[in-house]
Amino acid sequence: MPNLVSGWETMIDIIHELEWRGLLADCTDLDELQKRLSAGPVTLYCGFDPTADSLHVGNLVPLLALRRFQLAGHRPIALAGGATGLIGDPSGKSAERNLLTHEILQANIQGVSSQLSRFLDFEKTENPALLLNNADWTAPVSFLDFLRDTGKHFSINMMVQKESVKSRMEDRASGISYTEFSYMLLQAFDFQVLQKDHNCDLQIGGSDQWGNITAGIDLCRKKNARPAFGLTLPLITNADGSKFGKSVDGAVWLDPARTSPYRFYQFWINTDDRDVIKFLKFFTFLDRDQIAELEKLHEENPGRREAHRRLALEMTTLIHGEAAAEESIKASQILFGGGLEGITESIFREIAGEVPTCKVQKSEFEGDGRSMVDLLVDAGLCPSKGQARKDIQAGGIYLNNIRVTDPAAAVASSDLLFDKFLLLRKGKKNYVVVSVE
RNA sequence: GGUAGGAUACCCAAGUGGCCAACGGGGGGAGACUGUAAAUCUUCUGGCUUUGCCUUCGCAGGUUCGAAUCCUGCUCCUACCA
Repeated sequence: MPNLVSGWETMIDIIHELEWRGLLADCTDLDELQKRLSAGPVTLYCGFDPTADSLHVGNLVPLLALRRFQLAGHRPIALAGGATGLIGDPSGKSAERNLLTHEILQANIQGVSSQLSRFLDFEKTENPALLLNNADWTAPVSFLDFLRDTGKHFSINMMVQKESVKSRMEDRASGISYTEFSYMLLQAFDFQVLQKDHNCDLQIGGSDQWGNITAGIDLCRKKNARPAFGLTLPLITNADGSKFGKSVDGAVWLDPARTSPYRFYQFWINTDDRDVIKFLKFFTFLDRDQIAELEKLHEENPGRREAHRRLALEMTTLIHGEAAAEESIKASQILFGGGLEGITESIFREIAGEVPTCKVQKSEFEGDGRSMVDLLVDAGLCPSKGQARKDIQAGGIYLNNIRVTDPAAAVASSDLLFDKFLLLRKGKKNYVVVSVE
């Protein structure tokens, strides 16, 4: 069956690819979809509502799935929800949300769109990706036209049976507004428009999108008289039961201004042992052999954490680029106890951006220098001088990653790095950078 | 309203005239081991100008050379009785 389209011979079987990665949660008609995908390039889409000015790691699974489809020779459409974002998707939400203002939404669309565009190839000749905004075709439609042309095809009886609506209707306390109730129609409208205008026959999304996707398929059948497919990706769960995508500082964002590359790297390296192979399959583009090799290494010696390192490296490189990934690794080595030999000022400044900083006057270090105990209290590492002394005696205090043993020690200007920094550490991972002015 | 009991450090909880900055457990800090894991072990856990000093045992007074501990009053809690 080769030669339908040039380059088609090399197309990989995306369904089997997703299946072994564990990325196939559900599909409206797997056999038929498989046939369509094998017969030639299929156009597919996935929507991302701009609820914030950046996407987060939780958005990666569907986003990378679009990329996987493109690599397999299909045509992905990344859809920014300029219209749907105004309304708010009730799926998976237990309570009504506040509406975003038009200004915030506009800024969010900007941010999200630029991120979406980085993962797809828009220049490819055979199957270039598309970036669209559903406000473009939704905003011009009048309310009356929408009710007549689209609303008419929806039965309330069916809509209230959808899980996202049903759970909210049963909860008398939160309820659901007419606005959010209508969300499903807008998303269905998107699918129908995309099928009509862009031959888009497949929608993918998280498993919580099932109801919205099937609503769209129904609308496609009714208005376009053309079959459409839905495929959902699994919800990512952590083995320890916590919510995926959260670190101690909150959500892990793709925007480096919100989550630094270093923290992003740390997020992945801290993956639970039980999840690491699963995540390599979910998130990376490593092939079966490479992952099998990492799995073998992980089982032989989990302590070396080869799989974790590779996962963190792959993900940081994918999102932030090679240079940032390298710097994150170096910063990690230093912040986890490595010596400061050979450190450059630029790497130190990277580190300074990751840990609390405190400013001290240069004059403090003249003469006999500043007492270590006082400095620890000023830096906020120790709550009292007594505690600071105890910590030093317990061997828990480090200056520039060298253990301090004398509770009466003083810090002099000669200890300054680059003539203006000190790296203070208490215990394994409490760092403060002291910067001298 | 009556009777009985209680209020101790971040939490639980011993202590009932000097040996009490106050047992023990939890939580937390640090150390060892380790894999930036888990478990385990050690150690610290009121403050300071730290071989000592100061402030703490519901609040306010009092007795005493000396009080978390005894007395008086107050506040709050719990139980049983009305």
